[in-house]
Amino acid sequence: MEKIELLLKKADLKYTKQREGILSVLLQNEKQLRAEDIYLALQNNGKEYSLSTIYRNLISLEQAGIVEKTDIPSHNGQFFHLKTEKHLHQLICISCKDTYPIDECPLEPYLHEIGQKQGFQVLGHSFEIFGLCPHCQQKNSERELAHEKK
Amino acid sequence: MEKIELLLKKADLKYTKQREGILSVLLQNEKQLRAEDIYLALQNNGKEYSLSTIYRNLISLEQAGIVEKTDIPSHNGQFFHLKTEKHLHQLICISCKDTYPIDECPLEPYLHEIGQKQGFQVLGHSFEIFGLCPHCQQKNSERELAHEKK
DNA sequence: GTATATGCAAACGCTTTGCCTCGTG
DNA sequence: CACGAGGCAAAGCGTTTGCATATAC
Repeated sequence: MEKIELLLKKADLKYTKQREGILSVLLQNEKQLRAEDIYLALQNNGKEYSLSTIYRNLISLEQAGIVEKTDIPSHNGQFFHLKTEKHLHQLICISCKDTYPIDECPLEPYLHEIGQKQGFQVLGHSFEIFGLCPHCQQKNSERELAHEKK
Repeated sequence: MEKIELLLKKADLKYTKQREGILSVLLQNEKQLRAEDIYLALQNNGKEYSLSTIYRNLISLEQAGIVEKTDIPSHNGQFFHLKTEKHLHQLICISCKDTYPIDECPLEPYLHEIGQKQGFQVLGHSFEIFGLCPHCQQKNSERELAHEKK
């Protein structure tokens, strides 16, 4: 509750119900969200705010260092999450498109090493794993079973 | 010359002057190119093809495994380059779009581990490093010097 | 009271699509 | 000669912007 107030004060941003809503959605969600996901989540709570407001605030919050923006290759568009929790990477189910965060990055030591070796100034990286989540694995094997019975 | 013919035959795609042009631009360029870059390169050679043709062919070529598509964070849009067998991963310069192959994948052991831990059937992964190549680092520091002198 | 946020609609850039014609195999 | 490929223009999508109004401080 007051956490949001603090975040906004820290960022020198006025407290509005729209920002309160956006941040509370981000706080409740470990996943990467698109602007529209946030818009819909708020709508489901009876809060009808303009999409452009969502976008503008995500930009402000990003500039304030509160929110982080990611481009997820293979999905289009921008994804946002609170910067404090760092789910840098994820498992992505190619069937249901759900994402499962990975809380640590196995690459940190490697990035340094390869950068030095090639004289490259490393600024960022992307890393995703594709596959089937437990749920879709089960659905798949059920479907295969059904096929075999024919 | 005939390399292009072979690539298209392998992919079961008809030989057209448009495809010849697109592939020759990609062959001459180690860089990541946007569809429009290819369009302009061809135009500079007096070859005026429709942008939608470029897009459609890049999609076909990607599906045929000849071309690879990448999203470069902090730039919008899609970037394309020829896919070569051994360049699984790469360093990508966000300034000049040049790419530097990484010959080994540091993730293999990790993929197994994380898949097991989360009950996820791992089918693939993507991994790219973004930053500044040696050349662009130099250009940047020169520009900063010039600014300081003002 | 003043600066900042909001909503709306329109513009945006990049990409995709429909439809009809053209050219390769 | 059939079917895939091309061109053009229009639509699509996610995102941004201009402008007038409303709101926090």
